Amino acid sequence: MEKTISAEKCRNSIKALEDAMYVIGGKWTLRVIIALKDGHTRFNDLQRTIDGISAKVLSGVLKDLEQNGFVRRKVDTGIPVVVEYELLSYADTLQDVLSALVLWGEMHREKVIKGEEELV
Amino acid sequence: MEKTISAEKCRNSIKALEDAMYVIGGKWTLRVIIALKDGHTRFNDLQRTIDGISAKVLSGVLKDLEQNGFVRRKVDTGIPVVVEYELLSYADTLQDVLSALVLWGEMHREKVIKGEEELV
DNA sequence: CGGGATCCAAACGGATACTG
DNA sequence: CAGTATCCGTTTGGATCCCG
Repeated sequence: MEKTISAEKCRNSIKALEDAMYVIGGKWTLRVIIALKDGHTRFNDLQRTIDGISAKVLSGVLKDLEQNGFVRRKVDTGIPVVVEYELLSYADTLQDVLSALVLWGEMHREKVIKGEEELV
Repeated sequence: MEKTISAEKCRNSIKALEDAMYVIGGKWTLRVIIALKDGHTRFNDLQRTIDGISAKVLSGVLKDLEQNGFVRRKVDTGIPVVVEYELLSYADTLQDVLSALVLWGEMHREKVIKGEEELV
């Protein structure tokens, strides 16, 4: 019986993991969030900031982010029209994920560098 | 000057983040690691365990994991030949990333469910 | 059992042009 | 500026067969 419960917990964790990866695991998703966090709110500004992203892809990512509650698309219908992407507070919930990933990435890089040195 | 340093730190964080996502951000990577953690060591066992993965993809993921130091491919050349994938201790370094992702995934799911209820 | 080789359809994504 | 539409090469990945 214990085993069943534990196995179900495991399955739930996997499901949660998949959910998380589905939402934020895209190639550009976190990059866009960080750029928004960094204060870049306009479409072309974002594209200039995020090296290598195309307009089509950026457009898609922003739509996903909007749908997932990370971002609000704010349109100021003046002249000229100004569109801004505003990062919502829900994005803050990613803080732990982000820092864990950054920390691990830094650690992994050091390991890779050391591994390369040993090959010399 | 302060600004330059901070901007560089930010760029480094982004690079670390990209490194991390490059290594573990694949659609199946973490799933395979978890299955290995769960004690599944054989190729076909892994494929049966990880729902939806094809042999080709699993093969590719395992090679990547091996190259990144997560896994060791152990071949017992007896009769019959037995191939086992052994999870190395380096995989433990992912613990924080994993739990952060699981936690966030669970939280996000609850939010999504609540959001749907409001639409009723 | 543990894969590699091949074929093929679908998805991805870049470049360019175009629109309001 | 903020995108969308179209075209089109590249990549991905499933299905299947095959081999040691």
